[in-house]
Amino acid sequence: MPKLGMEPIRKAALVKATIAEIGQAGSLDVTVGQIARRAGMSSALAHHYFGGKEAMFLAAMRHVLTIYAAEVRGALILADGPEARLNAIIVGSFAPRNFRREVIGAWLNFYVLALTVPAAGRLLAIYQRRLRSNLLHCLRPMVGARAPVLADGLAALIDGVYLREALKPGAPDAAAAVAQVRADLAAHLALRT
Amino acid sequence: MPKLGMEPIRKAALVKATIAEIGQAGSLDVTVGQIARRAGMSSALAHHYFGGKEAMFLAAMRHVLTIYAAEVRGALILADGPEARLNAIIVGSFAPRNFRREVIGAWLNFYVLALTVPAAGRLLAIYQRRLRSNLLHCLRPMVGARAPVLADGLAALIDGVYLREALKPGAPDAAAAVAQVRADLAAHLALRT
DNA sequence: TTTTTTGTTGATTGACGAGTCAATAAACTT
DNA sequence: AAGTTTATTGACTCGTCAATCAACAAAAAA
Repeated sequence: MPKLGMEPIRKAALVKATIAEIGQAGSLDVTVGQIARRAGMSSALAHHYFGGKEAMFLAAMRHVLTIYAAEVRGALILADGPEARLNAIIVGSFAPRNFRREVIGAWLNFYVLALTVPAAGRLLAIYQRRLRSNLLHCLRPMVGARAPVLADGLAALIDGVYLREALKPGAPDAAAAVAQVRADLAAHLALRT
Repeated sequence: MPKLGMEPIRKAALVKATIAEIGQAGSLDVTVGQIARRAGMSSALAHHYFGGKEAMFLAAMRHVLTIYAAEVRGALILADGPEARLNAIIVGSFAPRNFRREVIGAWLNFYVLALTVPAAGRLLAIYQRRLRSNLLHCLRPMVGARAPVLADGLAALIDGVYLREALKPGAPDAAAAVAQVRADLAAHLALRT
């Protein structure tokens, strides 16, 4: 009973299932069959729509990154002034939509994927550049010449906090993560010059 | 031509080859055959000595962590006073022996392994606890009650810097990494109480 | 010198998984 | 009504790889 216009629905379901499966397994070693089953279809159909496993992984990664970007962008529009914008970036980075067990696990695995698959590397590079640029933009009027180093530091710290959260058992604690980054930022801002 | 006492030699060669292979491939998806070939023996022999692939991975991980710990410990004995000890930990963390392309790549992959293999998780937890405890010990007399948060932040930052280095193309820059962490630390220390 | 221990490998097994294909069916087009 | 496009899957191919085995070699122990 083929209803038409299934393609976007099935693709979305597969992307979601890919993230969930990778996140839950904690590994890229998930079979197309597993993903397809979770998305409620045959593995053949998954191949039909995506052409291959790698394309599915890339789509999933793109999705995670897109959600993240949207989250930050959404927080940014409401923010007025450098301090508020900086805060928005931090809060957005740990927004509940991204900062969930499965997504964090998938995130870490995508980092590893970027080591092997050039397209994945490019995706990640875009995210990193955007984050850095966002931070820099806020920091420049606040700390001047110290902005670049601070931006790099904050970006690394955010990644590090994600990493630690991925390994820690139990539910992720977004509030603690935000507090951690804020504390670091506060120390730098308290410095004169 | 079986010379006796091969076991430790072959095991060491396999561990080294495992790290190199994972680091170079950027993935845990390396075959026992590849590792064994790099170590100059048959895959059957690798199985003979380690019993299985997972055991080889764990031994490799243990080795990386051991080298790291030795590096930090070595730097610590020469250090006198909290500030110097803190500095030793940072410098030791980015010592050339660990902070090399292949090793960093392997490191990241071991983090992912820890998500799947409980024994790997335990190994990593030990490293994390030790790092935190080392940092805390130095920081307590320097910043008092702020020590715990600062220690967590520094630990996360170090991991984050590693992560970024793993993804960045080109040779790792230990000096820049150290400077990055030091800059963060300096900001926190400049704060009164 | 016979036996045991240690070292070593080529060949094989057995499982699993990505990707393809042929076939079926329901919708849309002409 | 005939033809085309879209949806869908079970079955199959083909390759890969971890793990095992049987066999051989040499040193050490008996």
